[in-house]
Amino acid sequence: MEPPRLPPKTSVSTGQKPDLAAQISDLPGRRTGTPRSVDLIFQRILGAILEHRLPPGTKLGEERLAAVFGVSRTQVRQALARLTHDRIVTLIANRGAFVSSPTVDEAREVFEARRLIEPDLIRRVARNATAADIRKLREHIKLESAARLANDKRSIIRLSGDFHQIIADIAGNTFLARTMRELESLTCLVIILYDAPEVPSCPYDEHSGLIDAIEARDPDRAAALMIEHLDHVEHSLELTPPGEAEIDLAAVFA
Amino acid sequence: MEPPRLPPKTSVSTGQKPDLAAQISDLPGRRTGTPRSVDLIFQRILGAILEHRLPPGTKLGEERLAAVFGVSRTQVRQALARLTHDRIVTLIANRGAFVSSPTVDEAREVFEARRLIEPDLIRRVARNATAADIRKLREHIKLESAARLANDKRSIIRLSGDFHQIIADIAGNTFLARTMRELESLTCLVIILYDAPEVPSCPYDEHSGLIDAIEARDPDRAAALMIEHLDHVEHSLELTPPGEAEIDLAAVFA
DNA sequence: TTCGGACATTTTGTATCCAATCTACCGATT
DNA sequence: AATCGGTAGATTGGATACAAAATGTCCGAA
Repeated sequence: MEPPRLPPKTSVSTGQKPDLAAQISDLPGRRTGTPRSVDLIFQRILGAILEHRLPPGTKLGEERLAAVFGVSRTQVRQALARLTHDRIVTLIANRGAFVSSPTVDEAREVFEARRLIEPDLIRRVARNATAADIRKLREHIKLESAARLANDKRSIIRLSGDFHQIIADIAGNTFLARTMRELESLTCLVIILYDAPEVPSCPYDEHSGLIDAIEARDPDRAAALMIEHLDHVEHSLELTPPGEAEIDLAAVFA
Repeated sequence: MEPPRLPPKTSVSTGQKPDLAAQISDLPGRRTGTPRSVDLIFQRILGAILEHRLPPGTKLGEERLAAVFGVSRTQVRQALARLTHDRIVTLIANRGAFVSSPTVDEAREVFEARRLIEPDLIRRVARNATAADIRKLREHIKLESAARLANDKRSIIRLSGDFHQIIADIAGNTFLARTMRELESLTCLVIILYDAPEVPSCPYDEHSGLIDAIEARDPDRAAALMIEHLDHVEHSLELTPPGEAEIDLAAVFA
């Protein structure tokens, strides 16, 4: 997150000059670190959704969540608004917030966007990653392997997403990193919805192959592997053509 | 404490596919007749910022805005929260909301992201655009030319952004289209902040060249022109090296 | 028995109110 | 005279209270 270290340079109409003092005192103090309970609630709900403890379609009642977190509805509403903005929950007027159920079209769009963005990100990582970055990635892989051994599907999905997020962070473009965070969250929902149960969600460890290419400073190979990896993930899903619900109904009456 | 798990509505479809009824059935039958005054306020403020009637750094007091729009602070706060999420305004704890002042680094990131995304979008447009789409683009160009003739810089910036937005919409990926909307807004702020005054912000009409390439169904040329166009825009800015404030301070103590 | 309508309950949406925090001004002290 | 400390004003952050809307139920009539 960008710290709000951008001080107002010009003020509204009254002749307030740029407040340099605020600019300086704000930089080292970083006192914007207010834990911001709404951020916490946002993270908690998001985590629950990403680990699919809250499956798509679940109604997220404000009062109930407020009681769970021991705060007022105000905080919950703000958190839900942010989740709505990220397309993780959909808000229906006067009816409430629900965990989103991306359509197959939206799922395809998510993968389209990822195939566009992530090869570029990993190219930059392959060019610019430091030894510490690579070490961090290797450390993360260990967690993934452990989760895979334990057959902990929730952790596998979550950690796999985190891996891609780490790459995005290393790439160094904060805007794209944030976009990737949204795409990752949506991908989690898509996997939960459309994963063919028998197929492992993130096959074997193509991730370690990606790290190898990064370590070899081979951007082209890394990008190619990334595309291949994303294709594998997408093809492990059952993205049936849209409008199936209607077809099912028609079949029932046939 | 286990979060509430309400299986929402078991639709009649036997396939127990994800319940997108909540999402879709909302579209045609939605009685959200309320234009959602918070959306309106959001649009109004955003428009004012994009037309740089509210320059970067401007303090956006809640009470004042509430008085302007004749609503309560609640609505304004929600609108500001959404703008904050889009990085158009930055929120400083206990101090209020300010129109964002993107740093030069952030400006470069924005253009990086655009160079990554937009060539792909225009490729798709060149492949799939209908005659109606192309007509819409040509119509838009006329507006741009008119604004350029009238030397109405605000409209030029705004309309130039809209052009790219139209392309993103035609491309057909809603996620990327939304991302482009955010990038466009940020670009507007960047142009306002760093535009070299003598250079026209969006040079001549490279836009019509883009449309020509689209009409010729030449994705490669369209993409190349788009990159060139983005480079022109970026290079027409004075992106001075970062850390100027810190350097100034250091100079003071030297 | 089933369909229709009205009522009651629950939940969301909005405004108002109170507390916490910051800015600015002013006075006191060295 | 300048700087530091304190107090007052203003503004944001959060909670509660109130109004509007929707869902679900119950009763009545055909």
